[in-house]
Amino acid sequence: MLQLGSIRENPQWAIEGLKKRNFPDPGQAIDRVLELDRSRRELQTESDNLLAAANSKAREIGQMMKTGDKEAAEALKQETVNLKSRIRELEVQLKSSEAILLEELVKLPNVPHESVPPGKSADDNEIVFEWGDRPALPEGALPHWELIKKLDIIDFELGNKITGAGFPVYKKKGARLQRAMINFFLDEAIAAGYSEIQPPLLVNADSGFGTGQLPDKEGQMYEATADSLFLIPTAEVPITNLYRDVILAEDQLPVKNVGHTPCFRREAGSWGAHVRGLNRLHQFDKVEIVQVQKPENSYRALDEMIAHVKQLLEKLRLPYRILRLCGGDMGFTSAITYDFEVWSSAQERWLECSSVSNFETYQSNRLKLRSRTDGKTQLLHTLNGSALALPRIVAALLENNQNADGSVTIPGVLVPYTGFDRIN
RNA sequence: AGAGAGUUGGCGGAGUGGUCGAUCGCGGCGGUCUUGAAAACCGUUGUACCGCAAGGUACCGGGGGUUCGAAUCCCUCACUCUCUGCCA
Repeated sequence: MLQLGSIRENPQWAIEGLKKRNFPDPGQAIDRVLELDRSRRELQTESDNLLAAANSKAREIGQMMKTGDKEAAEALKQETVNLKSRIRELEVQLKSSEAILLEELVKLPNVPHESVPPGKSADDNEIVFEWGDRPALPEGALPHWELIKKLDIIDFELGNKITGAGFPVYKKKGARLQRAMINFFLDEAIAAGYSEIQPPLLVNADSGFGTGQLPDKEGQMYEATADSLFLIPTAEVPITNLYRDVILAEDQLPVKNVGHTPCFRREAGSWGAHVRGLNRLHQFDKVEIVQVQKPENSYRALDEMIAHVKQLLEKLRLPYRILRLCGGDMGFTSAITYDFEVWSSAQERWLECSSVSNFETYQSNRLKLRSRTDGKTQLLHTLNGSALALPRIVAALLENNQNADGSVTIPGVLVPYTGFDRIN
């Protein structure tokens, strides 16, 4: 969430930021937060003063009891009766005031970075980079959902049977390819200085709040209601929450973690031809990189993460482009997001396969993730990016690399991991 | 899952109703001493909020309660450990 102090110091900054996101009536929202903040502080001042008075009376009574002056003590006790009831009243008011303020604050999305273009939808995103030539496909080339059937490497029917739509079963060379890619991505990240994490796949509500999935977006996650836990929609949630309520020392920074996890997304209401095959699933595998950085270094880290993802796609020889998301298309918690899209040549469309974001202090403010410098604490910046999400890479790879005889060629970098150079 | 014991500051560990944000030890930081280092000695060392400041308030696993006053008593939840059971 946004820092109250920043809003107080520069309300215009917040209003302009929300405008860029097409947030409805930003001026009113900010005014409301500022007003709630002001009244909360008033309540606290009054409450603190009364508590101070009560504390000093209690101390006096303590003294009197010690010296045996029971009468004076009793008299003083009487004096505290009114004070106490007023304190209770204020306590209730203060708590509710804090709760309402938090509720409102949490409704505000992050303020976009100055380089984020304005815009309403995905149509307004900026294409900032493009790499690779779109392959010319052989006669009779197939979309990936036909290929996987023919090659018998991914089975949606079986997934339907044991779970439901969107839960494919990977088989034989399909399973092997998937595992190979995970290992390749992990090894690349480790070589780039990331430290491997295997986090839990279920998280509690506090974690959901910390990274911004909760409140309000619980509908996107599967929930294990009996235990009040959520299946992770991305490794970002557990890996970033590792640092919830943590004050890092200078020498622990920067934090660079990588983790492979399955991701679970309900994706309610998504239907139609564009979600066929591997295009959109309820469960998929992803390798995620996460960084925690000092504010002055976070944009350099963002560039480094982008370079890392670029390099992965280039090693796989997959044509891709990079988009800078516009204010209207960015995620709620992000200050800036670059999406990577891979070219799926049989479908003849771009498929999002990575999203790299800097959240600045938006998450760390919720997480209470800070560092200490010269005795002072400071909120850190959190960043993350997919490196990479598997299914759409698999889809593009199968389509782009299909041969006239119906086989699929495996890119050279993966062969040491797959143990085969062709699926047929 | 059943029975019992716990949860205190970075760590260890006191504290069972009165000035305790918390004795002490270790660790960290600063200093004295030393050519340098170690040892020794002295000092310092949690977080958040309110306040221009002085200062104040809150926090001893979470929440609630009793009391003029709670780390200390009561209720409740969570977690940890030990034993028994079950199990990859």
